[in-house]
Parts: sequence; structure tokens; C-alpha cells
Amino acid sequence: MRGAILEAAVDILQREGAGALTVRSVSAAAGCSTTGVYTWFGGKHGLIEAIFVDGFQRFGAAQREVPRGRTRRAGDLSRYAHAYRDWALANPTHYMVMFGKAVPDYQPSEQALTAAAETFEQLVEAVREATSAAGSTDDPAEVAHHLWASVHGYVSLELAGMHDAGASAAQRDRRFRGGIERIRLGCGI
Amino acid sequence: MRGAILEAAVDILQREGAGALTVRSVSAAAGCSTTGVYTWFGGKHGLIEAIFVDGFQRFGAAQREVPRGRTRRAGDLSRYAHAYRDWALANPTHYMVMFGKAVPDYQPSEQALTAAAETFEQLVEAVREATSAAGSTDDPAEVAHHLWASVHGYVSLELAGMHDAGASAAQRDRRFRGGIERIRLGCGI
DNA sequence: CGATGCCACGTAACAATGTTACACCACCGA
DNA sequence: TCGGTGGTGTAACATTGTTACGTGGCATCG
Repeated sequence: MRGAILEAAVDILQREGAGALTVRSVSAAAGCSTTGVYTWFGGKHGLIEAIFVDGFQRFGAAQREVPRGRTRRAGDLSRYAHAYRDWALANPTHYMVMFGKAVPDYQPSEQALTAAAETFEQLVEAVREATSAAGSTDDPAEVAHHLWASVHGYVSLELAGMHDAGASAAQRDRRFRGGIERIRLGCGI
Repeated sequence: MRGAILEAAVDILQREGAGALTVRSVSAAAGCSTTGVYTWFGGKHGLIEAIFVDGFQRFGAAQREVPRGRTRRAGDLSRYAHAYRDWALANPTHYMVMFGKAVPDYQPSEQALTAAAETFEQLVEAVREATSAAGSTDDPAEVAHHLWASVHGYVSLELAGMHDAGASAAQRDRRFRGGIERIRLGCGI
């Protein structure tokens, strides 16, 4: 039952948005009564938390599926960036629950943030190999945080619609590719 | 009356968060009935839109108050970045309404996004001077978007609590300063 | 085998919220 | 003076999160 509720909740979130994610709609889609959400998740807050953690697990799984070169080289990181953006664009509402306060008054618990941090650790590990291969002395965790923040910034602005009005998908793709280059090499000023 | 309602709404948003921003609470704080929100803003949606536009106006004003050097040099941009972060940390809920989908089912209208774009134009102008001073041939709009996205990414992750658990304010400040350097010079891999 | 307790579940209710219908009243032009 | 227009308040409605209470099935134990 717990799995069915969570699955229904994620499905509604993806298809109809955060505003349609109500206890009644979820329980109806899961085939139970509203009380089911309370017995299994303690309330809507707990359900959102489960969605949050589930999102980072799916997100981390998508990152792990990024094909790796024989030896980790700098260019490989652009594949992570594209995989990051692809997942976010494919799951925009889910992404916004994880990063954008899409649900008012929801604050992830310490455990939930720890689950998120585990996903981040994957990136740190990849960066660690890349920095050592590139002979850099930078702290991998700081570099990883920088990559995460920069890519998240691009994705977040894109999801918020903060683009030139009417930018096509191809234009957005090109802008993101240029962004990856600037993340790697600096902005030139 | 319209100004009183908007002022009350922003005040509640800042002090109690997006979850406490209800039509009744706003109208009570503004000293009118719930109908007032409908006569002046057409509903909660219109009120949020007004808050959105108001936020970008305040945000743009804060950016314009950044002291400028005699000639715009590259280093000046770090002052913009710090002003950006300072405003966001001082107005976290307002910032999240503008960028983070803090209110479910709210999608900024074309006009609202245009108002946001005007604030962005200020940054483009500043970048234009800096790129020409630095002899760069990059498109200022692309560089400005890159700066915006990168700084927004740092700020957004910080507001979302995506940090090492228990990072102090000083540690967060230092991380952001390092981030600005990496934005300018690249991440090293 | 029968009794007992526990746990999942549903029904129904409650408070809060966004929204709307309707009446009221001040003001203004004819 | 009269009619109308527009801002205002009251009250109601549908929806949402939440909880109290009753029910039934299932395991455990005498």
C-alpha cells in the first residue's frame, strides 16, 4: 500500500503539478481512503518527504547511468551536466520539489538532506578522479559544489522560464552547451 | 487600498512565509475584507503576480545601488554577485516566489516575465562594459546569463539548505567567495 | 478451537482557504 | 432629486489537510 501511494503521488506530481497533489487525489489514485496517507506517511508532510527522497534516489540512479570513459577525463563531466539537465527537464515538478520549495511550508528533515547529500557524494567522487587526472590541487568537494550550483542555476532558470521570450529548444540546448564551456573555462571577464 | 494590500502581502510573506500568505490574512493585515483582494488584484493569482513584479523591482533597485568603480572592471562584477546574494538571503521567501515556484500553480505571465527581463538588462549592460574593457569578444548577453545562472545556483542551493550539515555563516560566505573566483576563472578541470 | 488485542482501513466531521453571489452605500452626472 | 457606477462587507460554497471514531481482519495466546 505504501508503494502504491508513493507511486500515485509521483505520478500526479509529474502529470498535474504540485497544486494537484492533494491527499484526496493521491489516495483516490492509489485506491484507498485519505487515512491511508496518514497511516503510511503520517500526513502530507511525510508524503512530500518521501517524494523528496525518492526523487534524489531516481536522480542519483540517472547519474550513475552516465557512460564513463576508460579513464575519467575532464570532458566526461559535461556528460554529467547533460544528464543532470535531461533528468530535470524530464521531471520538472519533481525537481522543483527537491530544489525549489514547490510545496509551501515543507522543509526537508535532516535525514532527507542526508539522502540528498549521498547523491552529491557521487559527484564528488567523479570530480576527485577528474581533478587528480588534471593535476589540480583544488578541493574536490568545493569543485563539485561549484559544478552542482552552476548547472543547477542554468536548469533552474530554464525551468522558471527565465529565458529570452520564445527561445526554441535548440536555442536552449545551445545556450546550455555554451554554459558548460564557461563553467569549465571561466566567463572571460 | 491597492498599495496597502500589496504591502501587507509582502510583509506577511517575509515574516511568516509563503504558507501563511492567505487571502484572509492579507486582507486582515491591510484592514479590509477578503473581497478587497479580488477588486484590486482579481484574486490570489493576481496578488502573487504583483508580488513577483514588486520583487524584481526591489531586486533591480538593490542592484543599481551597487557602487561602481570609475571604470567598469572585471572585479566590479563580484560586487554585483555579493549584492545579489545579500538581497536573496535578506528576502528568502520573496526570492523563492520569484525563482523557486514557492506558490503552487502560479506561472508568471508574459508581462511579469518582461518586468523580470528588464532587471536582467541591467546586468547585461554592466557585462557589456566589462567585456569591452577586458577585450573579450563574447556575447554580453550570454555572459550575463552565465553569471546570473551561476550566482543564482549558489544562492538557490544555499536557500534550499543543500550544504554540508551545520555549515556556519562564515563558511558559507567563504564558499561563495570561492565560487565567484571559479565563475570568473573556471573550475580547473 | 476460541478469545483478545492490534493494526490497517473507511466514514464522517472539523477548521481553514480560495472564490463568488448579493446587498449596501458613497459619490457623481443628468 | 434621481439613477447608476463602483468599492465594500457579509455570508455562503467547494476544496483541502486533519482527526475522532467505529469496523474488520489477522496474528497471538490460553
